[in-house]
Order: sequence, then structure tokens, then C-alpha cells
Amino acid sequence: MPEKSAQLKLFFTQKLMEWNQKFNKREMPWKKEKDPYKIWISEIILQQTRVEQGLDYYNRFIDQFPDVKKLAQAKEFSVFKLWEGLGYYSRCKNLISTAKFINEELNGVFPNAYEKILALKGVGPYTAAAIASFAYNLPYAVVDGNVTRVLSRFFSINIAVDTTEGKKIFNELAQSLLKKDQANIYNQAIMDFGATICKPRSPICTNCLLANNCQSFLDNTMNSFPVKSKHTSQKERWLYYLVAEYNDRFYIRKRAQKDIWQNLHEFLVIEMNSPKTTEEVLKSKQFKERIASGYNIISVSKPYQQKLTHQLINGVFIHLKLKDPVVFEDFVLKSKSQIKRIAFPRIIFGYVTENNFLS
DNA sequence: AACCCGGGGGA
DNA sequence: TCCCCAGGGTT
Repeated sequence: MPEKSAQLKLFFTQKLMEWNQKFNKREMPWKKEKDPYKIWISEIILQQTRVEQGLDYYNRFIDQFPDVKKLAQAKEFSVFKLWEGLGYYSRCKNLISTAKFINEELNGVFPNAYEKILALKGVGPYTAAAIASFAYNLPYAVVDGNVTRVLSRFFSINIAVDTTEGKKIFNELAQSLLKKDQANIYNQAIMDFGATICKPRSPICTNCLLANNCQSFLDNTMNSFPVKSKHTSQKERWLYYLVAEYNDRFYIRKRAQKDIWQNLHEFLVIEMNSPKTTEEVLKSKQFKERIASGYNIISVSKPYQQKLTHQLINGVFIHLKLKDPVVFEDFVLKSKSQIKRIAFPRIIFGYVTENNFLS
């Protein structure tokens, strides 16, 4: 990357701060928040998650767990229930782990040094810089999707942002642009600017204070930035859920395998490598391994589908009443009132909700 | 360095 | 449909 002129960098920082002071109307509950606990919660929720999507989760989370001690002492399944539907569930796992660590090892006091914050589980460079600057006004520049987009456009940097080299370049550039005595305001400003003006698509360049020195605007190449190296490939999967009922209870387990939806729950399930009819599922070896005794078919659901970034999940739910209990791996019988309290993936939640299972 | 991990909304 | 979102962890 050619060295950016000091003058251009100064222009960037000054105009960004000016835009923030004069025109930034974005409001969010964690803005101006100084409690590191609440900032931490908001930042974890917002990892790879739109503000609008995370907002209700944040409010419910703070309402139910207003401080780190409350979170540390909560039942794990109830925290996951609050996270249900938000995705990236390892965030929730790490959140619980870190809450316990702070409560038990740090006397409930949130660390106030960047390196200590960075060392927390689930906290990487972005989140550590966000907490350090927002809670303590420490001079660490945040680098998130907004920042790489804004900087790659303004300086016309065509290094892929998702490579080791790209991360180094953008981290160093972001740090050099930071208004160090107002790190909290600057960091909030650049993300708000990216989210509302320098948007991924249809950036509002005609009304941008920085446009007259924005290299990609001058070249009319805004839509070519940021450059990314990865392209996503999607894999299709076919899941046949056996909603196996015995004495008004259902066989459920917590997912623990190396796969999506770890720590969420599921019914007995048979995965096929291609679409199958109900008859084929019932005749399959996998089915007979699980259900050896008699059963009645209560219903077969419509096909459900869930789109993930890298997977397309097809699901069919076959509701069975068993004549005898079965023993299979770590599945256990759970009542409807128990099922209400535990977290499921969206596709199962959708089926359970639409079919009034819990009423 | 490559890969994995959710779900949803905008264009 | 495709892209991307206040990224981080594991292999």
C-alpha cells in the first residue's frame, strides 16, 4: 500500500468528527453507556449482527441480567433461551464462561486494560478496542466491517480485507487515523458513518462531507470496495426429525457434536444425503436403529427450510407416538413445560410454534 | 491460512 | 438471489 499523506489522514479524521458532531443522529441504548458490563454485552450481541436485529436481544439481556454477577449465577440453559434465534451460539457459551471468570476470579470487576480485555473468551481485537475506548476512553481504534469499508473506499485500498496482510494494513491505518484523545467519540463516529452514509450498497456520496477527497468516489469505484478474497459455497442438507413422543414427553438432546447449533436442542434426527420420502425414512437403517419397537405416525409436517450463510437446511418433522420407551445415545424424555424453557434452532422452533406443541 | 459458526434484511 | 452485518475461535 502506498503511504497515505499525513494531510489526507488529517482531513479524514477532522471531517469524520465534524460529520459526527453536526449530522450524526444515530441513537442506540448502549451509546454513551459507561458500564463496561453493558458495553461488553452489546458488543458480543452485535458481532456479525445488525443493530436492528440485536436491539431487542440486548434489552431483554440487560433486563434479565443487569450485572455480571446475575449472569454468572444464571442457569446456562436460561441464558441460551435468551440467545435463541440470534445465531453464532458460541458467543453465548463464551459470554457465560467470561461472566463466571470475572465474577469468580476478578471479584466481579471488569478488567480495564486492553490486554486484559482482549484475553477474555469471545473478545477479539474489535471487541477489545470497543470496550477499551467506550468504557475507558483508551486510544484503541475499532476495525469492523464498517471501518474496513469506509477506509478501503476513502483511500482506495484494494488489498483483501479478510487476509492476514489486509487485517494488518487496515488495523495500522485505522490506528493512525484515530483521534486519540477522543477515542470513544471517534470510534462511535466511524461506525455510525459507515452504517448510515458509507453503506455497503448505495452509499450516500452526494451528501458526504468526505466525498471531495474520497478516492473511490473520485474514481467512481465505490462499489468495488472493500475487496474480499473468500467466496461462500453453500452446502445442502436434509434432516428428518423424529418427534418421538412417549407418555406426553418427547426425546430431546442438547447438540454437542462439531456442527452447527452447538448447545441448542433437537429431537431425534436422521440426516440423509439426498431428499427422501417418509416411507424411505421409516424403512432406513438409521430409523430402525433408533426406533426398534412399535409406533403410530401422528403426522408428517410440511417441508421446512432454513437458510444459513453456508448451508441450506431442509427439515421434515415426523411425529410418532411410541408404544415403548427407546434408549438412544444422549436423548432424554422432556415434558412440554421443560421444552418451553430450552433453546432450539430456528427451524425446530418454527415447527414447534406452528404446530402448537406446547399448548 | 483456511475453515467454521446463524440468522435476517436490503437492494 | 446475493451480499453483508459493531467477529472470533479452531484446525
